[in-house]
Amino acid sequence: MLENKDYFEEVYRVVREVPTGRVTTYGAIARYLSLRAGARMVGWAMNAAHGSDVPAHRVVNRIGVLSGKHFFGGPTVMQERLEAEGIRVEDDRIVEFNKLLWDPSVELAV
DNA sequence: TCGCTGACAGCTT
DNA sequence: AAAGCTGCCAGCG
Repeated sequence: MLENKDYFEEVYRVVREVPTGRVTTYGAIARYLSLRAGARMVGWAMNAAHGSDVPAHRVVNRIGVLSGKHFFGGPTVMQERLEAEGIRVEDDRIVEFNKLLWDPSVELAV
């Protein structure tokens, strides 16, 4: 039930709802928000989230890879943050990502 | 002013 | 089953 380009606010809302120690994917958010723009715009919204209270480090691609780690001001900043929350990261990939995955369409149960 | 790329994901061949 | 192409919005070249 989205209005218009304010979708980025919805993205922030969802990302903030992500519990500590959990991670989500761009596709999960895009699907939950019914973003026809696909996951790309979600990532773009994260770009705008740079500096906001949005824990973008908890958002990764569908394979659990820290695709946007390079955008955190450092190549290991994202990993450091994830590890600080108890999330194990190995080779830029989230360990047991499938288990740590927090899907809004599932957790929020619509 | 026109075209390409980009924090991705899903469909088609 | 695996690999490649397209879609979407917006910022840059």
